Amino acid sequence: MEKLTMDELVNYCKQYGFIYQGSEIYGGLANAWDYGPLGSLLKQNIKNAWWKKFIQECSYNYGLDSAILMNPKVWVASGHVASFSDPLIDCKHCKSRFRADNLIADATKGSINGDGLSSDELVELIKEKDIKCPKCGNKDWTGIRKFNLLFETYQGVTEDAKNKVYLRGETAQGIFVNFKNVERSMRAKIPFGIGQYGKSFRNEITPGNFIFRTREFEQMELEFFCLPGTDLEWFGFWRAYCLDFLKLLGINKDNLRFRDHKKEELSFYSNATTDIEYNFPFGWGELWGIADRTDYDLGVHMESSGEDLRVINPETNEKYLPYVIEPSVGVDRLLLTAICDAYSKELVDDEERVVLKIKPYLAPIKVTVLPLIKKIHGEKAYELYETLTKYFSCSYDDAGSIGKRYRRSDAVGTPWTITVDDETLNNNVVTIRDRDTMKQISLNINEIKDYVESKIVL
RNA sequence: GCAGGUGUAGUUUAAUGGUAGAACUAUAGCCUUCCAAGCUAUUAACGUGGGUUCGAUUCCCAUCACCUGCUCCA
Repeated sequence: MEKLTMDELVNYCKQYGFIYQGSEIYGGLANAWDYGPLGSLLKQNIKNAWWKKFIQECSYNYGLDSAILMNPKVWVASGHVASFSDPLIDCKHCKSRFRADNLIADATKGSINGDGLSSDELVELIKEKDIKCPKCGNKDWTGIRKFNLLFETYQGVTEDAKNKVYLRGETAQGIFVNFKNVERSMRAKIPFGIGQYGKSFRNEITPGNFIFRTREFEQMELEFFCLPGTDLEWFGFWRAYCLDFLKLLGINKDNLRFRDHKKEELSFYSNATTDIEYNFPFGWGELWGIADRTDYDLGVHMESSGEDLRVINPETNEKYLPYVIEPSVGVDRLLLTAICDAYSKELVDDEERVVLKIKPYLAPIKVTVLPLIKKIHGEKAYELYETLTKYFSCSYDDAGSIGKRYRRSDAVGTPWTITVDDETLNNNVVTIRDRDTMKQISLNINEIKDYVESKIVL
């Protein structure tokens, strides 16, 4: 099969009810996408899979669901308000845009680090060092514009600065501020983790690539707290755990790779960072970031809030601040990955068959029930459909030829189609067909539930 | 945000300064006993707002959205 293009993917997602453009009837809103009936099911399945593997089945970890709106001091302390904005500068001549701090670092071959300087200082430095545009060689710069990546809103009815709050830029901060709560209430002992999924918001300068980068997105983040010194060990553990999880979801390992950040690329507080990347139609892109953040986050919140966030080491009776390992993945990106990886086309008798070969656990619809002949088997089939919906998501389809209904079911990744025929009316036996192999077997009507349920366990 | 490109039914597309034709899909019915069969009927489009014009889907302007780069990141 030739490589899937983004256009084809977007079209597929729309056609089959996975993803629509946001506010479409009003001409859309930049980079807003809505999940349709099948997309929302798939998304929910992905979140459930994560929760199952990272919280439910992992005795170290606890779940959380923290608020999107937080005390603004949280974001000041975390550094998001100050540095979560990029100082951008444009060349007036060739219209290229650069990050001012990177521009200085490049021009001075790294001898001057622009980090932490104010806009004025950066402009001054660019003038002083006589820095030219790397593209066209001119020195005709605009001023620096900062784009704060945090969305702002106001709590209360008046729009004044006192009531300004931010929509969270990541879910992680909700975990850090609840670290002590969870430790106490769950009697949690280091090492332990706290995970949650939920919406985050960032005013990205350049979103794009469908749902790969959007301004409103959903993350699944785990903050795993451990004894300093054991952090690199745990980092390796979670690095492998995340990859195993992706394989469990059926993602082809040839489309996955690790990208370890080099020393100079690391944040000043990080001991190690790895990205798991996926080979999207538009190229390799980051899917999962796994970072050793040391005690940076708890440290800044301890200092800023004045609350003692340290824990006691039972062996030495000394207080210390745990280190944290953060595996953080975007739900939307994982969904995009799952669809890209499962989407396939094959020829059956010279006819193209679109099949979403997705793991049954993730499949939006588990079973489609079909009457072989609507008039004869329709009633019995609908009855069966209604019974099965009590256990898993099903659909019922009686429109068109049987082959057409198989194809429709294949295209949305439904693993099994169940056909009700005369055998069912007479002997309670149905034909169950497998999406991938197109093979059929006969099954007693009472065995369907167990058959399907045994195969949709993750 | 900047530069370039694109915009006609759900999708793919045709034609045109006098408001649009098709294919696939979809819906309803007939037929049909297991892999997109056939027949009948039906729904459905010029992204939005201005301007020029007697008249604009077509020409002009603006805007919105998408795509490709710059950049960034979960």
